[in-house]
Amino acid sequence: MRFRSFDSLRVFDVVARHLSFTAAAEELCLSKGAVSYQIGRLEEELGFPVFLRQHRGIALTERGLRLWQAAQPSFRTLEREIADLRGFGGDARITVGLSTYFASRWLSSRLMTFIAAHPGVALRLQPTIDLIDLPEQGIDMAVRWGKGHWSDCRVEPLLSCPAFPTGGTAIYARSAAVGLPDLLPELPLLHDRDGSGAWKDWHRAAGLPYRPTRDDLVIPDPNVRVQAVIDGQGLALNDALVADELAAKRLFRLSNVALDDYGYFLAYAEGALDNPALRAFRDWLVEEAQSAMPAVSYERVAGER
Amino acid sequence: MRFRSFDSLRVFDVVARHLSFTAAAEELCLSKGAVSYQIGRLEEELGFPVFLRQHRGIALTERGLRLWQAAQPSFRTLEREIADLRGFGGDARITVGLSTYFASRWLSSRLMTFIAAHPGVALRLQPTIDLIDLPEQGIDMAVRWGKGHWSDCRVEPLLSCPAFPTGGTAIYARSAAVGLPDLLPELPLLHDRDGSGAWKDWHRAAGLPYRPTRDDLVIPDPNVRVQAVIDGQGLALNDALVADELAAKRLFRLSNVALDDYGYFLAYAEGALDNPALRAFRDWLVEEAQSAMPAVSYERVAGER
DNA sequence: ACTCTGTGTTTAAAAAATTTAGATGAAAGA
DNA sequence: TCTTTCATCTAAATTTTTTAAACACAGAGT
Repeated sequence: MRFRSFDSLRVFDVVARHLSFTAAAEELCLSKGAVSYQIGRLEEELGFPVFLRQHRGIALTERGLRLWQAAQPSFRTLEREIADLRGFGGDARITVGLSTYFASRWLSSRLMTFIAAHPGVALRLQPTIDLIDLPEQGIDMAVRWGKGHWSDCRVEPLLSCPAFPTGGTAIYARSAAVGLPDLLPELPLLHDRDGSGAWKDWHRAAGLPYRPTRDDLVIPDPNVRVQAVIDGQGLALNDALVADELAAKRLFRLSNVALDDYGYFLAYAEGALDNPALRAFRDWLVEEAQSAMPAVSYERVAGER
Repeated sequence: MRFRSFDSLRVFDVVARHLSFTAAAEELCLSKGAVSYQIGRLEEELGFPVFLRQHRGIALTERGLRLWQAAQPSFRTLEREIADLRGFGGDARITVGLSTYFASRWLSSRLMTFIAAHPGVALRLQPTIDLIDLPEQGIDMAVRWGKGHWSDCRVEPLLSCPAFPTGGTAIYARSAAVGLPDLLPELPLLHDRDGSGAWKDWHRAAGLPYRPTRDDLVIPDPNVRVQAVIDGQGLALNDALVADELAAKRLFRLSNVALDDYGYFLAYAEGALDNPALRAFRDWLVEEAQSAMPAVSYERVAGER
């Protein structure tokens, strides 16, 4: 018998992407019962199961994975071509400026969802170090880190990410022994940019005196900064996006005091959301950020009141 | 609105391949009304027509063609992978021996239909000069030219293709002036193989004496033979598959007398059709041959009774 | 001229499929 | 233990798809 259920296969593509019937149902504007039915139909027609039903969610079977690896690019191609033939593509090219740090640690793992759900949108991610000037370079929207106090454009909060001091192994050991307040004055602080008030803010929050003239370093690229901390070059303020390094004990949180008003913000020109593609991307970003707060270790740091 | 009708798109793929609603309906086991409905639905959802309705049949629009160029390989990939995952592929690898002549002039233009309709079958065409010995080389089925009188295996007629003498421009001119019977004895005859009785058969049919000892040539490869005739090296018996050369006036039919019992035959071992993939290919070949007799010029040759 | 044949289309009814809302059950987390 | 979160099931409603037959049209054949 020839295979016929390509509509079911399309549903499968979406479900496999989310690994969730519920999420797929939402994307497809269907009830989850309908999605379940379609997958059942597909499995019946294929003659083998594509998902393992685990009591919490689902997983692809081996054949399910192979099927998806074939289906995914096919549907992508088709949807792209159809969007093109339908005559979209005009204002459907958007460029988003962000740091490679944010892109690789937060965005990239989620991005597939957007791309697959918006086949007509050509998305360009522009890695940028200095995200403050944006109208140049044709950037439609930028993801900036900070407190959200910029006035050159519209700003809206994306992801609240409290920032806290982090250090490498050696500094962590000394901090545990001596206590951070006593250690702080003699260590170099790594700053995100010239004139950044982040460390000053943190000292105020921690009730410690801040002496601006010291042996500090400005390292604008967050990835480089994290590496510098790991290498023991000094202390830097980091956020939940370094969860991997924290878990791997390459990086250590040095204080429970965090700057709660720091995080990632969207910045774009006033009328930019009139572009439906950009609006779709922004809506998607906001939703992803709300539903998927990164798990950050809130383990108490010992030796603090 | 996202595109949803992938089942319709599959129907479109089949219709575009056949360029016929009726033929597609047959392949899909649907009524032609249903096919018409699906295409209508597809066009409505796409927002543009994919076919031009010509009063005799249909043609792809420009966008329809682009859509098909995207859809064709996608569906091919998917169907192939699904056939594989379902666990076919065991006896679904078949090898067919044939001449490059037959392959390029008759088979290749039709082959897409078979391949697309049988995604689980891996078909290998083995070009062969000498099609008489077949069990070697793992050939499952061969297409042979001749009168069908072979006894080493099962033979069944595929395509009746009367053979008639053909010549190049120079010989045609002399034949038109002098008459073929008077010209024949002094021209080299090109044979398909040693001991072939074809030219002898033809002389008998034309009521002319056949003298076997003459300045003849054996050129087994039909493509080479045709070229040799065009180059004026002699006369050869050819069939409807040279219609292009006849139409282009590079080759000329020299007599109305034709060998009606010559043609193409299928040869295969006794139980070979137990292989369902081979049976499917044979059934398809026979059907193609019946429905699509090549148009051959039956224009009378002047100067014959 | 005329009919015949082969196209795709239309129509109305029938059949099949899909969808939904809500209930169900099972497991994880609080 | 209670609640939440999933997927699945159920039964009914709805929508889509299919069919068969009638059409309309044009080219081919006579």
